[in-house]
Amino acid sequence: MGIHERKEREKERRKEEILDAAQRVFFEKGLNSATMDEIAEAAELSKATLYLHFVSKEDLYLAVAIRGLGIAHELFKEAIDGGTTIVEKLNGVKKAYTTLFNTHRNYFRMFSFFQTPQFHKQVSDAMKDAFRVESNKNWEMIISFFARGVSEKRIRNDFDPVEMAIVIWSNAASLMSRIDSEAEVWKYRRNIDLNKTLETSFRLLIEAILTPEARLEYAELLRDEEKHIQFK
Amino acid sequence: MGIHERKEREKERRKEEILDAAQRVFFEKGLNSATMDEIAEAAELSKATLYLHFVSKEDLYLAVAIRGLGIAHELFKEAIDGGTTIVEKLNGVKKAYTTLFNTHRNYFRMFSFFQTPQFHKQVSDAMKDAFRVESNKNWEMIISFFARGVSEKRIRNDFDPVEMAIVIWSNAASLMSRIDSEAEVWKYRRNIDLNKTLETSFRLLIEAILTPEARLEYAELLRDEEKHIQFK
Amino acid sequence: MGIHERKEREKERRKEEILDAAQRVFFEKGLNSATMDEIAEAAELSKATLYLHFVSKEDLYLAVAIRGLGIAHELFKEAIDGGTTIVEKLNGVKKAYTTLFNTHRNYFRMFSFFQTPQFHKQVSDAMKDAFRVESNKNWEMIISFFARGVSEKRIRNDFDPVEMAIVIWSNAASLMSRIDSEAEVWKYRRNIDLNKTLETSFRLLIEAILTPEARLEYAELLRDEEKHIQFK
Amino acid sequence: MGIHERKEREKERRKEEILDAAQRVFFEKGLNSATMDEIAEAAELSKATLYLHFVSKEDLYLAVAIRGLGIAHELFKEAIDGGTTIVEKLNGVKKAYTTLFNTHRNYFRMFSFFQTPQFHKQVSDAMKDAFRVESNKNWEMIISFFARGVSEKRIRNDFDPVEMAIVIWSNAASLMSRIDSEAEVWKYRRNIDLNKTLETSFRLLIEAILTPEARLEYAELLRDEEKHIQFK
DNA sequence: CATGAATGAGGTTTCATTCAT
DNA sequence: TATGAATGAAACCTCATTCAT
Repeated sequence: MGIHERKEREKERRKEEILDAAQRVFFEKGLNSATMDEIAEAAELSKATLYLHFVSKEDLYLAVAIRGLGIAHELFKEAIDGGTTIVEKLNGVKKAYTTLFNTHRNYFRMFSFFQTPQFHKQVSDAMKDAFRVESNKNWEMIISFFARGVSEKRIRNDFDPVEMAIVIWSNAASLMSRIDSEAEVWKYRRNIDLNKTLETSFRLLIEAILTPEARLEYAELLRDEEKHIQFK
Repeated sequence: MGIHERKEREKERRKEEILDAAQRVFFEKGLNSATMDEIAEAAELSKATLYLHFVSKEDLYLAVAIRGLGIAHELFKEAIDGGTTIVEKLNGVKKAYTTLFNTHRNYFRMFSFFQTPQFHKQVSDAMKDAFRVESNKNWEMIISFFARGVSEKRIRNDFDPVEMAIVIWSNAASLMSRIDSEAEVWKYRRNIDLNKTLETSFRLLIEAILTPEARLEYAELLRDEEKHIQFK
Repeated sequence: MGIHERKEREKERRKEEILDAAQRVFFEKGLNSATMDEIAEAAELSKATLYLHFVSKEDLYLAVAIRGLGIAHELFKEAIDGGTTIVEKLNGVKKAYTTLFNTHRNYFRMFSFFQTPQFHKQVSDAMKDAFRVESNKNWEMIISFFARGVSEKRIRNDFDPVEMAIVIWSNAASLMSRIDSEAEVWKYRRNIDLNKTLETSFRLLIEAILTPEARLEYAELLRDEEKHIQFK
Repeated sequence: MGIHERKEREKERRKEEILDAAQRVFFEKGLNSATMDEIAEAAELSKATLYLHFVSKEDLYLAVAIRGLGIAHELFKEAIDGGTTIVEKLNGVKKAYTTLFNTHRNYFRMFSFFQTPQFHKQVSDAMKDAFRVESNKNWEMIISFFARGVSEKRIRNDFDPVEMAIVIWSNAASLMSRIDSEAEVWKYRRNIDLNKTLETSFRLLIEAILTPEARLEYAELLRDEEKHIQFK
């Protein structure tokens, strides 16, 4: 049996190597401009071998994106596990998302690609499902956290927690995407700092979903944070 | 003497015909999968003729997208000109955007495509600029409307009107994009109606930026609207 | 009748204008790289008008080349009419050819193009004939000059004067063509000055076809020429 | 172990097959009119495969031309190795060139194509260099043979052997080129047999560069040749 | 006579994917 | 499993030439 397992492990390692290479290429060139030739070269393998492990270029792309979902998962988990109160945790999740955007920008970009309708036509169902499963894990975690927040009376109970999560999420994603592609234009043309806008909108929305007591907590937390920044 | 003008008109019409065809193809296939051959066939013209009127495939794509911006412009203009009060106008703009999404879904998709980073890597600066210029006209209109709302004390003056516009806008765009690609999943898996979520978030955000008096107005307007719906 | 003639003249002028433009473009780009669009633009006419006057691009090319034949004709005529003795005239012809090569290089290049077999497939018979007729005029002049040289006992009579002309001619043309494209290589790699080689071969061949008396004359003429150069 | 070598051989053979096909097409149509489609079809391969082995159409053309240089090389080598005396060898070289012209006409045409200025404008430097290197091998052989002739006192020492080689060569090339395209015209119009003219000019020039003793040898050799012809 | 517009017939090159070994 | 070689199907674009006016 050990033989079988070793083979399995080796196969897995080979897949990871390919993903490493693909990631480098996709991050640099994007899906369309990247070529299988480049990826094969980066992986120091033949192009045909790539197809032994992945069904298509798009599949490979999605597999890389799934890695990003895993990173997001860790970040969120740390945030939720890390904070002591719901409000702290919530603030942590906000920061986790910002971190994802700032330090894993390439993954962030990949996620948005999943939403373009053209993309879906060229991806195997298996890989699409895999992506959805991973993506769902993240949503699951966020949503159950929101639900907990409601049951602990920190988050308003007159809205569906799922909807609140979606709204906060979508708002952030949308602004981040705009920051990614238009930050300079807005700064230059209208002197708007989109990063500040993002922070503001985060605050507004978070405040909007908290219960009155939690809102006070949140205000205090922000004050503390500001102090920390001043002391630095 | 009218000969020159007639020729001019015909040329314009020919351009429109090409755009119609290109639009059909782009809507179905997206920029990358669409081919000039297909467009030519759809336009019942030779490929060479396409190149006579448009410098490149990207140019053609841009021209189609700009059409969409024009449509958006009209919708917004009607909304702003149509309403009598600021609140009515604001509600009109909201509806205009929803209309854009619902009845010009393909244009809406094009716009979001312009925000994906992949796009930017493959498109000439000229094209990007042209799009930005048109896009800017729409923003200009929205932003100056918000500014007017502030000066008429219907919209809060403790936030930058530009930022308020961006936030409302981005939130809506993001949710719409999610509706476009994931509505069924959310309905099926968590019984969430994203369209309702969109409406809710619109309401929340609009209320958040209105002055107290305007908020009352807005509540009344919504009540009236509901009645109308009931009578239908 | 005057009307007809004026029209004829105007037509001729228009043709010349086109030829001027075509010449500029062909000289710069060569037959293949030149486009009818460029020529039309250079002529400030529409492409279609070009076709009103010339059957094809190749025809146009040939028409320009024929101009070059005319220039050659004049140069040769001047040389033959100019010299007082056969030997002087012969030397003049040699110089005329060198002048053609050095100061009308572009025409010279065109002539060699006429010899490539691919070229002929795309040219109208009319234009080919026109080229041959003009070309023939030049040969005629050279050949009858050689014949006169024979009858005046300055050129050997044990060879066919036509053959002598062809050999001298071909030798020169071939070396010039080599100078045009390989002069630097020969200079750099083997320290050969092809221009000097051309002069030498001219002298050898001219001496070879002259009668003994004429050869003496020729030697003297060369001595005189050298003096002139020294005095400069 | 031989697996690598066999693959190498097969790759080489495939290249040769492509060259065979390309040669057929180029010979018939010339560089410009030939298309990669035709060549692919002639080779019974896909166009893409052509590009797997050759970087561009020009590259392929070059490779064919270089084959011709190889053939020329062999012919010259045989001639030089074959003869016992310098004079015999020289006569052999002359015949070798004539053979090249008569039995490998298409290669001959390619070579002259390389001298047209239009060619040089459209070809990569790499290609030009490769051709020059091969071409140079042939010149090297001829030139060192001439040098040996000088040192053995069969060829005059008052001229540069390189120049003598160039002149004989160019003269022949030029006349051959004329034969190729104008033989009928000269025969028909002036009853000139250019092939005879070629022979004559060869004889004149060869005699001109030989030392007096060698010239006697050469005369004898020609007499012997004539006898042989008579006996046939 | 002149032309703007149209086009057919290619041009070369690219690349994801598939085989045969 | 791994791969070198092959390829089909497009990709975008060009240009000499022809019409309709």
